[in-house]
Amino acid sequence: MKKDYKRTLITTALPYTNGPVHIGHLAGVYVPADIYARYLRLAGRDVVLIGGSDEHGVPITLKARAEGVTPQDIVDRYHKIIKDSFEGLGISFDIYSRTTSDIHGATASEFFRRLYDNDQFIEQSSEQLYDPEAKQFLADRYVTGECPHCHNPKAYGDQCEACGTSLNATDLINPKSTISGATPELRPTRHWYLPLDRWEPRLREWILEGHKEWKTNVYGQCKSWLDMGLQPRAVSRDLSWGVPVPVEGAEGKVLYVWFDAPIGYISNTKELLPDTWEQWWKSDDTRIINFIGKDNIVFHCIVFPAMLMAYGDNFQLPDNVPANEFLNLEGDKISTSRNWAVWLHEYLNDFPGKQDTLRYVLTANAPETKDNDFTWADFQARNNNELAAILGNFVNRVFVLTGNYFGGDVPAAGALTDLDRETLDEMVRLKVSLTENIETFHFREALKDAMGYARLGNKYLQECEPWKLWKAGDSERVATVLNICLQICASIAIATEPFMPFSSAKLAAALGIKDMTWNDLASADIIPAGRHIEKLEILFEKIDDEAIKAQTDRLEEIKRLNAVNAWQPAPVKPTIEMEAFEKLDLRVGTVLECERVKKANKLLVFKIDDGTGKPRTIVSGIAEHYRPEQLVGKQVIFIANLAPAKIRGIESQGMILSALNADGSLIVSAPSAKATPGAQVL
RNA sequence: CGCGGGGUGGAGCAGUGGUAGCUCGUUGGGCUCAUAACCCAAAGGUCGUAGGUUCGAGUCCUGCCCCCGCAACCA
Repeated sequence: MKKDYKRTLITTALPYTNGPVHIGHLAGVYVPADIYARYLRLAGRDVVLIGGSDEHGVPITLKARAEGVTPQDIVDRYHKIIKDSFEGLGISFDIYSRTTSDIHGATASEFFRRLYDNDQFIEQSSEQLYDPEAKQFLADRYVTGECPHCHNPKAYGDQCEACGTSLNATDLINPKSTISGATPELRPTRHWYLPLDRWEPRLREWILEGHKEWKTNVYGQCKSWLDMGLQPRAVSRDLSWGVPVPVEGAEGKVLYVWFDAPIGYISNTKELLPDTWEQWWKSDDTRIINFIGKDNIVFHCIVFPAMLMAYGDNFQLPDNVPANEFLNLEGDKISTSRNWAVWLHEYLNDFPGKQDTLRYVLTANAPETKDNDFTWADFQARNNNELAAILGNFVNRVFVLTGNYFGGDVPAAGALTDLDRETLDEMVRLKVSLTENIETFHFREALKDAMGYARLGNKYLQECEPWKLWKAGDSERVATVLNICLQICASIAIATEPFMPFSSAKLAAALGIKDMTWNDLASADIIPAGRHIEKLEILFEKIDDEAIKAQTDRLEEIKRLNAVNAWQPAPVKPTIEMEAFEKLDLRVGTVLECERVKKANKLLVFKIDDGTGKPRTIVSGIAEHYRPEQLVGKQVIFIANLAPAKIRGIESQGMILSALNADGSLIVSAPSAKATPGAQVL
């Protein structure tokens, strides 16, 4: 583990270009990878951070079809949004490329061809469902039909969600393609499979024996897969969108995306470093780290390593795969299709200049050991109570004091007291802890250590009370205290750089620090006495309630829209005979009085003119949708011969008819023009 | 019984056998240089649940409940 590596190659899961990136992607992969890469650079180590878009696969072709554009149009659109927004957040990719690049096509193609030529694949023919209208083979997920077990008519080709049985698409009764609605037919097709089972002993030894230090979620999942026994996996698909299978007679077949995408790490490195890329992949003194989300564990720990083993040529396996769990948003899981997400490009637009706040919140609450929840209230609290109050405020105090007492010139430190020495020692302890935490991928703890410098500074300042010393005329002591405070500020600039590069840069510039290095962290002489420091703008503005409310309102609106979109008319009840209907007596009535029922939040009590001359009392559960005064004088349709019922002690003599809308709102029924009270509705 | 991860003070999280911690919030006090920020102190937990092992269990074992992920290409 403590092997002396010469260089570190960091990869980040390739985001799929059927939508923009959201906070879940960031918290799980890109922010931690960026923290790690920035730290290594500061520590003077050789490092590259590799990223890129994953642009092939069925979902993109479907989205293109739905919008009437080409798949290339789709990926061009999202690649740009994703690339720009990563840049906006300061994710320091050395390269952010894409799997539609020529160099990737050539690399993936060559990779496949070498495995093919070395007999690393098994070739198998099978019958698969084919959609004759869409002219493509269908993955199981894209077929629906009747479940052979429970006869749920909407079972998917892989599983029936009603009875939980897992299915094959060919088991379904009356199968339909979800793409075109056509009835699929069975057609023979031929594919190449990577026999993972061949690599099982080596994988077992490499992971289970060699990497016990991996995170428990990663190690556990790998162990589970290995213990279950590995199966060959198809590496090709019948599809037109992707890297063509480079074999004679394989027209209309492309590399399966999971085979295609990880090779993107290699091709992107090649694009970045055309001459030296091989030493980043094939040299023993290279260390490879894959940052991914928990859904990608088996691909990166089992499948991709098996591919690299099959390729040979001394390709290095990852040294660690620090997979994170998932981030939820306001209690619900993030979903691209349901638009339940905070999109990075929108965030950058809504909160200009606040990249570091998002980076901070996502790191402080990173789902390192279990799924966590992002809430806007927490976002605001962390910005206002931690970044602004503790970090920003400390730095500001020091700059103001230095300006007030020394005209902005860094004072020289005199003799040190015990407290000074303890404080300087504590800075070193923080550095040790911070370094250890970053190197073991405990970024949440590491961030706490970095913030520890600001906490330490506030405490030190409070205990020294230089404002009192100044009044007492002890300017020499004030000079020492402020010198130490300024050194703490310098350490803050260094310690926070991996986490909050924008603020760190502002602070470093104001302190006149040119080349920050991790080595300088916790030093007592980063800033020389006599240097004039510039005024510092406020590092972290408070975020007010309105900005937060705008975000939560937006989410509520999305929730409402989702409910509307998901709405389907209730199934029609079984047919009844005419005589059954004739038993029902529907009438028009005019609302004479209407008021709320006390101690009930849903009930209104009505007095209705039903033409008899004697008002009829009806209780109706619509108080959440109407205010009583809205209904007085209006006409409604009610059931006149319903058996009376006591509701909250009031006898209700009938029932007012209402329509229930998709969004849960309610509309009371009424005749389209004035009708005679008591008129029958037929 | 498919497999993996998780369920710890009001909120978010650490903690794998030996007096239950951290950040925020809350309450009380202090300070006034500062973005009404900062500092100190206190209150608050039968560690999902029921059993078991042990001198001793949040930590090990067994059953059950709940949440998330994987197999369904969604970090």
